[in-house]
Amino acid sequence: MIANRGMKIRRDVFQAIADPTRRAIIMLLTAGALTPNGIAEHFESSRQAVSKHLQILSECEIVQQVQQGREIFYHLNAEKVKEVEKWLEQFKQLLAKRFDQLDQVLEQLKPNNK
Amino acid sequence: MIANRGMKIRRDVFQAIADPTRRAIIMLLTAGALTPNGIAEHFESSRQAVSKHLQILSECEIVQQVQQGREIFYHLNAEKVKEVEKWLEQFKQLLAKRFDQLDQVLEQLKPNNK
DNA sequence: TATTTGCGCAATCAAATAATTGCGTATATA
DNA sequence: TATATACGCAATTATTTGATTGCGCAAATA
Repeated sequence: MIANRGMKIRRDVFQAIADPTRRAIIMLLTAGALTPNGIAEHFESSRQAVSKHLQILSECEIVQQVQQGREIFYHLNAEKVKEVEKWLEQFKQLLAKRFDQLDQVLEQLKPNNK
Repeated sequence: MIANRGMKIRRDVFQAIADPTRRAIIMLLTAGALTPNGIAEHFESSRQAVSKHLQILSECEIVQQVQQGREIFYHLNAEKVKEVEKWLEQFKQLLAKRFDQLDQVLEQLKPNNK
């Protein structure tokens, strides 16, 4: 493989939920849109720290900003989380396939199949 | 919040699946255990790069090593992925609660409720 | 109008990531 | 026994991440 030192910016749902604070923010926003200060009040994080996370969540398109006067409300885009669901489904399907094969082997090992 | 510069090591499922190569490795291992070289053959990654990912996956307890002569087979620990499933369930539940409330509001807005 | 409040943006920083190269060691093969 | 193979470990490097401080602007309030 051609050398690819360092990382590439990855802005997807998986990156979004990799951080526990971001997961908590996502959970919080299921109850309704909030401002950065409103979110920060719920955690032991500074407003700036929360803002940084919100920026990443925005880039991952999990939240959307809606300006309201001097306040900015962050709304959840629940659709994006479905991508994780999709991956999980794929995973479980592959796993089931493996156990199907295992079942076949076990079937052949049955005493009455000797 | 007390200053917490830099990051903390986070070794959980969410960190494990944050990287696309690691997600691919997890998928690959659903078909059965493989050695680092065996895994690397499936990707355009070097053996060392794969090994680094396997180390992280081991620390996240998503894979388990089984030495077999000079080869080390990496087995999938599918149970750990259930933590993602659990989080998703929680998320969907919270979301449903929100839509329940929305439904109540819509119900009250119905013309016949005037 | 003056002041407070809400928030983004930039600079800065320590720690972590992703990947590389090189080395050492143990197991298998010629 | 000599050699090749499989792999982990350490050092190195570029880049990202998570968080902080400080600044400035626009909107609300006194």
